[in-house]
Amino acid sequence: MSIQNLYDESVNRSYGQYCALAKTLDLVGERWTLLIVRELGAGPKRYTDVLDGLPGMNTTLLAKRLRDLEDGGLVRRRRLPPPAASNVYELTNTGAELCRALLPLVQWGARHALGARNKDEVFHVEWPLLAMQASIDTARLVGVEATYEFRIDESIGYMSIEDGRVTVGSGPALTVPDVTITADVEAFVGVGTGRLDAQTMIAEERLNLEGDPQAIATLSTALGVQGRRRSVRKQRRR
Amino acid sequence: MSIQNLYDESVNRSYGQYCALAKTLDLVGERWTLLIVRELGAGPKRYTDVLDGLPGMNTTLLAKRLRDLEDGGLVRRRRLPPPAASNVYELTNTGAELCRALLPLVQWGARHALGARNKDEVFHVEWPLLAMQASIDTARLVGVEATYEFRIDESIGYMSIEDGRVTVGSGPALTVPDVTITADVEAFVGVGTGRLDAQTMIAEERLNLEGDPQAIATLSTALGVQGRRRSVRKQRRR
DNA sequence: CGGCATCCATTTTGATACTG
DNA sequence: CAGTATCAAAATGGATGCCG
Repeated sequence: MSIQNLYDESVNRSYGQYCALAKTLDLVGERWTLLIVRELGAGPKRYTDVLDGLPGMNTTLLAKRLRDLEDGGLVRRRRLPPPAASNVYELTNTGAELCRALLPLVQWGARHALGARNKDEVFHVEWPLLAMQASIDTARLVGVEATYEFRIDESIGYMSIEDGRVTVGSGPALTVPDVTITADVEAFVGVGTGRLDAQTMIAEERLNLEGDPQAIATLSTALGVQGRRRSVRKQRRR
Repeated sequence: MSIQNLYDESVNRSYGQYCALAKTLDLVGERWTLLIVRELGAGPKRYTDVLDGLPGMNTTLLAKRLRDLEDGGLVRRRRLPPPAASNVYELTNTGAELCRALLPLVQWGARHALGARNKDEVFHVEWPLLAMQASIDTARLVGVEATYEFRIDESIGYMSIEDGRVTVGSGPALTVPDVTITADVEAFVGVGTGRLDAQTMIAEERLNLEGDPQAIATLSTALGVQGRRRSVRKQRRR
C-alpha cells in the first residue's frame, strides 16, 4: 500500500464540475460500477454471486467497487443471521432509485446498441427481467398474484407478482409457476421492446407461453406488450 | 503506433454481455463520453467549444472520444458552409435520444450527489438549462414565444421558447430577453429541483425574476415549478 | 465461501508541447 | 482553431496465494 493511500483511501478522480450528471458519474461512472448496481437490483446478493454476474471482472476490483459504493451510500453490506452466517450486499434506497433511473438508458441500449446476440456473449435472463420489473406499472396490479418462469436460451429466471410488488431473480421460480415462458433471446428481447410481434414469434415457434391464460393476460397488461390485444380485451374489468 | 492499432483502430474493451445496459456502457461508458454528449445536447459545437465545456479534459482524448462517438453513430461531424468554414460536432437522432435518456440520471444526481457548490468546481448554466429543457412538456407550449436570460453566479445562459420548440445555450440571449433570472447556483438548482421554494428565495433576495409577468408565469408552468402558485392562478386560460 | 494482498502486463488517462 | 505527438502516471486485467 502506498503512502498516499494511507492518507486518502479513496482518491477517485473527480470531474470537478458542479453538474448533476458529472457528480453522478463521479460516483458511479467508473468501469463496472453500474453493472454492480444492476446485479444488486434484483435484491441482496453475496459477494461471489455478484462476481458470477460479472464474468471477466477482477475480484480485487469488485472489492474496491463495493467499498466505494458503500462509502457513497448506494450499497449496504449486511451480515445474515446465524443459520446463513454470510454477508450480502444490497442497495440502499438511494441505490435503488439510481437503479430505476437507469431504465431509460437500458431502453435506449435495447433499441440502439443490442443487435443480435454474439455466441461468445454472456446472457442472464435476470437482466431483461430487471428492465421489465422497472417498467411495470404496479398501480395496475393491486390484488394480482402470479408467478412466471422464463427459459430464455440457456438461462432460467422468474418473476413474481404479489399484491402490487414485483420480484425477479435467477434460477427456477420459488413456487410452481403459473406460466412458463420459453423463447430464444432475440425473440424475447424483441417482443419485450416492441420491435417484434408476440403472435408472430409464437407462430414461428420462437416464443412459447404455457400455463394459466388469465396469468398470461395479466403479464401482457402489466408490460403493455402489443400483439396480444385479443386476449387482453377478453379479460373482464374486476 | 503499435502493429495492433494498424489493424484494429478502435479496440474498445467490451463487457462481453448480451445486456442492454452493458452494451450501452460499451458504447458510452468510458470516462468523459457522456459529458461530451451533454455538451452537444444544446446543439452543434466546435471542437474548442466542446473542450471549453470540459475543463481538465485532454485534447488528445477528446479527439479520440469524438471519433468513437462518430463511429458509434451518436455524433456527426459537419463542415459549416463557407462564411464560417469550420467544423462542428452535433448529435445524431440516436445521440439526442441518448441525451434525453440521461434525464433521470441527472435528476437522481441533483437529489443525491450535488450538495453545495465547492469554490473550485466549475459551473456552466448550460448544464442545468439542458436538464430543464429535457423536462419541459412541450405540448403545453403551442403558440408560446418567450426568451429568458439566466445569470447564475458567474455564468450566463439563455432559453428560448418558440412555437413548442425549446432552445438553450451559453452566453447572453440572442434577442432581448423577456425575462432575466438572477440567482446564486444553489438557490437556482434548489428551486429547479423543487427542494427550495421560489417565493422564499425571492424573499431572501437569492433569486430575482425581472421582466414580463406573463412570460414568468409561462416559465413556471412549463417547468411545473412549485411555489409560484399565486402568479400562475392569476393567469387566464387563453 | 468471502474476501483482501501482491506481482506484473496491458490500457487508459493526463500533462505538456507542438504543428498546419 | 483543430487537432497530433510524446512521455509519465494511473487504472484495469489476470493469476495466484493467503487467511479465517
